[in-house]
Parts: sequence; structure tokens; C-alpha cells
Amino acid sequence: MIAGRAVRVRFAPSPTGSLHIGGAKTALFNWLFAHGEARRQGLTGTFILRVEDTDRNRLVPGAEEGLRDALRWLGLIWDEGPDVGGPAEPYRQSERTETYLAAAEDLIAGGHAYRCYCTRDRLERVRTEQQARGEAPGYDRHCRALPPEERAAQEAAGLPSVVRFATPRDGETVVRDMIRGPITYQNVNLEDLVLLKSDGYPTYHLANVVDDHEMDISHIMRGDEWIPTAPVHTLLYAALGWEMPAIAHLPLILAPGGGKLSKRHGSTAVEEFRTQGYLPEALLNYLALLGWSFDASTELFPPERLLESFTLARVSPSPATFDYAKLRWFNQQYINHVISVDDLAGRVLPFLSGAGLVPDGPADASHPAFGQVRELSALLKDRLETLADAPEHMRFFLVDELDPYDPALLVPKKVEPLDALAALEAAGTALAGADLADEAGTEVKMRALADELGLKAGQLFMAIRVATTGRTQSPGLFATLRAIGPERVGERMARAVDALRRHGDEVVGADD
RNA sequence: GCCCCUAUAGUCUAGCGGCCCAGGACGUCACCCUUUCAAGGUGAAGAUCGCGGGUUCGAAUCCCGCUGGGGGUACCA
Repeated sequence: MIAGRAVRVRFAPSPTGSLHIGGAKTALFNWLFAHGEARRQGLTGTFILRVEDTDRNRLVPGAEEGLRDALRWLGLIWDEGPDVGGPAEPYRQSERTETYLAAAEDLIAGGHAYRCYCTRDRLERVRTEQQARGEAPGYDRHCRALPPEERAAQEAAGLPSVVRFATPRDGETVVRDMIRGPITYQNVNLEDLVLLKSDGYPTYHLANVVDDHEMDISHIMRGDEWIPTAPVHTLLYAALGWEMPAIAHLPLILAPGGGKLSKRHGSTAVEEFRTQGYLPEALLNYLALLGWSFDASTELFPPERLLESFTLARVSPSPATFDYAKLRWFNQQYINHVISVDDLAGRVLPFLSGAGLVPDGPADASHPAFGQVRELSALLKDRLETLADAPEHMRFFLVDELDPYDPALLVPKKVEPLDALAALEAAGTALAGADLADEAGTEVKMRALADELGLKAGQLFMAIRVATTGRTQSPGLFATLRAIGPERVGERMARAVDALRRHGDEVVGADD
């Protein structure tokens, strides 16, 4: 499948913002190809991070750092890159400008490129005229055939210029995409793309070709949106006399309503998913299955399993719609069934401290509240879809005093407020004398009490649940009571009795 | 407009000529379990395999056209 040589792939984002979920997917597939598929075949598989910062206008300070943080959080660790270095340094394009310049000069010398002195105004004018005439917009190659003396005059005038690729005017170019097979282009339809901008920085077209060659990239795996420029890149390799890496265009992620995924639909940045309590494993798993499948039924692929299973051959060519609901399901699967309770507790801690429910501290077993949070994690893991759900679910265990009760909730359906009051008083007394650590024993006692009071067990349990948690939903009542602890259970039962005594009359007739 | 990619249920997908009047998953609905909420279990609804032509004894699977969706058309990547 893979040619028998070292596999070197790269993820090449530009530092113009945070890591987009689509970029994360591209990075993931590159990483899986190098660290998974290639290495499984006994080849060296190298995953390279290259920063494409050639657009000086769109540069965002700190973006590169953010990109790296996001990749690291996902566990997509690169072997070579701007921070770790490597045999092909530097890995930041802004630090490689001489290389591009040299390549551009080579191309000009070989007749494959030319300097273009057209102003933006002229380009603009040409475009509008073309459109008015119903022609395809594009550069009219005005400077391609400039007479030598005119060219010399432009040079002498010291006007700013760009370098354009002299695209062959006839013939056809075939791009052999590993996922979709050959794609044939008529060269007439191809443009004389700008290679070097007037500020001296290269465009993507030049930089990516030069760098992929210099960095000995074996396989280009990039987003689908690059397909239209692939023939020009192919021609560039030929003009430079270089062998082109194998190439694959990965399917794009679409928004639920169609089109590009944007803020309007929900989160799009990896960082947002992180703060919303998604696990990197779940995000990776979901992303992997957006365009790749292993067989007809396997869904759960933790990172190690992805590395064992991924093959480029099973990547689909068609774009896929992002489904937030399914991502949530994956996240829940990991929280509920995949990661350990200790692991979960560690991951939940930052969210709890963020909500002020536990002190700040290390997100591991050395945190002073770890023991308690671990216990709560075991109790609640089946109920968490995201880590960010934890504060809400764990709040009543961690806080000293509950918010004021809604007295109506303390009165079970079809029970008179006065009877409910009596029941709560009796339950409070019984619980005070019970060993809450003995969940089964407590349950036996409470069931007996319900009988005595002429209530269904569920009715009594709900009243106690509301009294001790302030909510109508909780884990199993007796595990909950145990986790709350005898002291707080006692206080809360007393407060509930008090609340019902003071407001009970307001509840009369309100429950049916 | 032009160039290109793509097309199985609302969504992600399996399928690479007969095993498919199409399998799995999310979502939806019902039931079971049950002290609530979850989790779990069982089941149901949901696809004339976008449409129309071919090829073939036989097509979701191969070919052509159309249509829908998407991308590109910058001195942005």
C-alpha cells in the first residue's frame, strides 16, 4: 500500500486563529497515517508540524502557541516542528524566505515563472471587464509576454512586482489522488498563480511545494479544498525537476445545515470543546469516524485502537456533516464506560474548582478533595455527558448549605402536606439513628418506615431526596445519603421539616 | 459563469456484480429494569440505495447524462 520508504507527513496550519475542528481532523489523519499505518508496516513514520505564517496581514499573535496547545491536548504529538526542531529546520515558513526566493529565481531562469508588475487596480479592472463580457475571471498574463525593454523599464522604475508561475497553455495535467484516483485537468483552465508576493513572502503554492520537497515529505494529506490547486502544484514540481509526494485530499466537514461549519452552528474550535468538557479521546474518536470506518459495526476507537486500525484506503471521498449529538454520545461513552473512575475524578477537578466547589489544586490524586471527588465520580459517571456537567451534578454533595427549598417538592404526589411533614420528621429521626455507611441497612429501615406511615417507598424516598439534595434527581438515594454524610443529612432533614412547617399551608391543594 | 469533487434513512456509515426487497451507530418512539434521573436491555418507525438511461443472466455496486450538495475561481491559506 505505502511505497517502501520512510513516511513523512506534515500538518501545516497557519497561525491565524485557533485550531478548527476541520484542521484537527486533518492533523489526526496525518498522525494516524504516520504513527499508525506506516509504523505498523515497519516503516518509520514521522509526523511533522509546520507553521505556514506567510500571510503577514492575517497573523494573530499567540495563535501558533494556541495551535500547539490544542494539538498537544488532543495527543497528536509531532516528531518535528518549530518548538522541538528536527533535521529540516526551521519549521516556520517566515524563517525560510531565502529558500523560496531561490526557488523562484530558479523558475524564472528556467522560463517557468516571470515577474509581474501589474497593479492591484489593473487586476481589479481586468476582472470586472472579464465578468462584464461573461468570461472566466483570471489574470490575463499581461506581463508574461512583456518585451524585454519594457520589462527593463519596469525594473529601472523600481516598481513592486510579484513572481507568477508560467502555467503551460496546452496539454493536460493529471493529479493522482490516493483517495479518489486520477483527476485530469486541461491546462488552459489553469491560472498563472502568484508564487512570490510583493512583500517578498511566498504564497502557499510556492511555499508548500518547496517545503514539502526540502522536508522530504512522502505523502501530502490535506483538506479537500485544495483539490483545485493540485494540478498547479503538480506542474510546479515538474518545473523544479522534483518528484512530487503522493497526495490525498481528505473529506471536508460540513455544517448541519450545509456549507462550512461556523460559530452559528455551535463550537468550531478545539479549545471550545475542551472548555465544554469534552474528552480528547472522544473528540478524536468522533472525528476519525467522520470519513473513515473500520468495518460495518465498530464504533469505539480509543487512540491506541485508532493507531492499530487506521488505513488510508478506508477513508471515504465524500464530505460529512458534523453531528453535535453524536459527539456528545461518544463523550458520554468515554466518561461512562471507557476511562477509569480515578481518571474521571482527575479530569473533573478543574471543572469543580472553576465553579468554586473545591479549592484550586493539582488535577490528580494529590488534590486534597480527590478522595471525595472520586467517590462522587463513581456515583455520577453514568449521568455525565460532559465534564462540564459535573459541577451541577456534584454541587449538593460539596456545598454546606442547600439553596432554599421549594416546599411543594417536599410533599409527594397524592399526600397531604401534614402527612408529609410527619413523614419527614419520622424519617429524620430514623436517619439520625441509622448507620448511613450501611446502605442496604438504611434502605431496609426506610422501607419499613414507609409501610408504617402508609406511604409507598418511592413517595418517602422522593421526599427524603428533595430534603437532602434539594433536587428531584439524584443517584440512588442510599448511596447519595452515604456520600452526603450523617451530619449534613441531619441538618438538611431538620431544615426541610422547618421549611414545610412554615410554608406547608401554601402547598395545600397545590399538588393536584 | 467556468473548473473540480461528491451522492446508501434526519445524521455518520457497511456494502467494492448474485450472501442485500440493504447491515451497524447517533437521533426519535415504545417497552423492560427501577426509589427519581441516568446507565443498561429489548423492540419499532425510518432508505423505491438522488433521478433517467445503458452494460449484464443478474447492479446499491460498472458506464453515460441529469439533478442535488460541496469546494475553487485573491499578492489567504
